[in-house]
Amino acid sequence: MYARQVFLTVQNPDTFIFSNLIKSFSKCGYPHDAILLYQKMKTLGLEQSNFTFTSVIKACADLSALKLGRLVHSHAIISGFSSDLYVQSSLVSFYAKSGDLVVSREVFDTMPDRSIVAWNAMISGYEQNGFSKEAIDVFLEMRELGVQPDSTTFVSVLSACSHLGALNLGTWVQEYVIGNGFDVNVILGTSLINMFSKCGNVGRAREIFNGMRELNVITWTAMISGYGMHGYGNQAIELFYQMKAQGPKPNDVTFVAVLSACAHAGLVDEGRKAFDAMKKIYGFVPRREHHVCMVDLLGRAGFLDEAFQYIQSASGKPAPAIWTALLGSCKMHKNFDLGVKVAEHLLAEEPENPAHYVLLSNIYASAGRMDRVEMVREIMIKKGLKKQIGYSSVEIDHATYTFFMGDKSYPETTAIYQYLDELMRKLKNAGYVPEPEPVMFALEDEEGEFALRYHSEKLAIAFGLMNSSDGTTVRIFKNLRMCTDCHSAIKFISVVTDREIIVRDKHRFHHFKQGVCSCRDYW
DNA sequence: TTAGGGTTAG
Repeated sequence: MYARQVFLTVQNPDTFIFSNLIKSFSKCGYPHDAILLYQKMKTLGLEQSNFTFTSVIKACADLSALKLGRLVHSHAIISGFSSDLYVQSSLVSFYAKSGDLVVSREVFDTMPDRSIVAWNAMISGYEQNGFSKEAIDVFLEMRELGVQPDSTTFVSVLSACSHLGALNLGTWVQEYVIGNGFDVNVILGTSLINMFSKCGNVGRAREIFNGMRELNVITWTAMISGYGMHGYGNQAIELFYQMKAQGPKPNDVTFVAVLSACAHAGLVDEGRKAFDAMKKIYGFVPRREHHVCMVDLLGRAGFLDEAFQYIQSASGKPAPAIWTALLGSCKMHKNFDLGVKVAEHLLAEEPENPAHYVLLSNIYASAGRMDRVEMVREIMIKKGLKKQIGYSSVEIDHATYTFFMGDKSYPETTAIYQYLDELMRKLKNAGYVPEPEPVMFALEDEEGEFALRYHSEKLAIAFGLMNSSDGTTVRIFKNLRMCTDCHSAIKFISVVTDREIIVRDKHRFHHFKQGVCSCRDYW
């Protein structure tokens, strides 16, 4: 690095030069060098400035070096810079990036003056640690205090909307951005694309994509990924070809998006082609994500043996995620023998993951081996493992309503259940037959249907239908995957109510319209 | 000279 060489020639470097160099290292992705230089500065007995601290704290943030950062924080206090606006902002960001949100918030709360950067650091801090709701709460607090957001604020807020499926807030952000004459730069534009895709409106995402004056590899990848998660494999591939012809060079993440799009749409040949091109033409070494996609691509399409061979031929020990992908395919194709074999690998690797037991149990049940179902259940009880609790949510106006299975916590409970019972009657008249998913805890038939009827997504849909006008689309967000019965029931619901219903489950979107799902039952 | 932002599998 040029700066380093220049530095070495300088006699008696002072605080200004040190700070500048630390900043350069920190900015250019050499956090270790920045920290070494800071330590050198201390041994030389040079004074630090607020410029020194912001840069070195940023370097600690980049490394998530919590202990070291705490030490630097204490130096800043001793040197009297702990109430400096810039230093405090960098500390808010540092603690959040190192996973200590409590201290991050403490620093934020004690700031007498908060710049927009400090607000943004707090919002993105929550968001990047998975606290999307809290991120939005801080944003709302900021609005209440009359602080003007900038484009960085919106990027984090949009990211939170994507995670929560909060389409209404996301749409408000877009309107605000346009209405207030914000420049939609490439980062903000990409965030909008991502938000609309992940909130179920991929068409709107494409409109933004088309309207952007600058598109980089991340923008293209976000759009391809958007098509993929909606099951629009052909559009994803088409865009990928367009990217190759006139866009930036794809990166390895682009290939994850392409392969996943192919897997979800059953485009096996296209997927194989892309995977070969990735290795041979673009020179990327496949990572775990690519392997998972390939196993998923082959497995979903029914090439289970080939998928198994693929895993065995790959170098090194396969990651649990790769076995999980194959196990999912075994369940989908009801391949009992292979499923058990795969589950053995998986349970040896991750004996405490309840999802694996549930999947294995379902495979046993679909093969009619209820004795084995019982055995798996006993293991789970012995190990104290519990199924992850499923929930579904629906946005009505600007509020989000979340439902659990058999949820009776709402004041409208009686009406919701009456509406749902009536709906189920109509469904049955239209030809719907409940198909109990082989569930973990063997239930009697009637009980089984009872439980199915009140799955969280059905409650959320009922509530959504009751509280929206005819002809509008109902959007549901579910934290787990749908069961086959709900999938079938929602197809019928789209017919008898003449509504479009969009469900985002753990992995992808399902668009139900006139009795058909966009996934073509390939999921 | 300082602090804050976008894409990825199951």
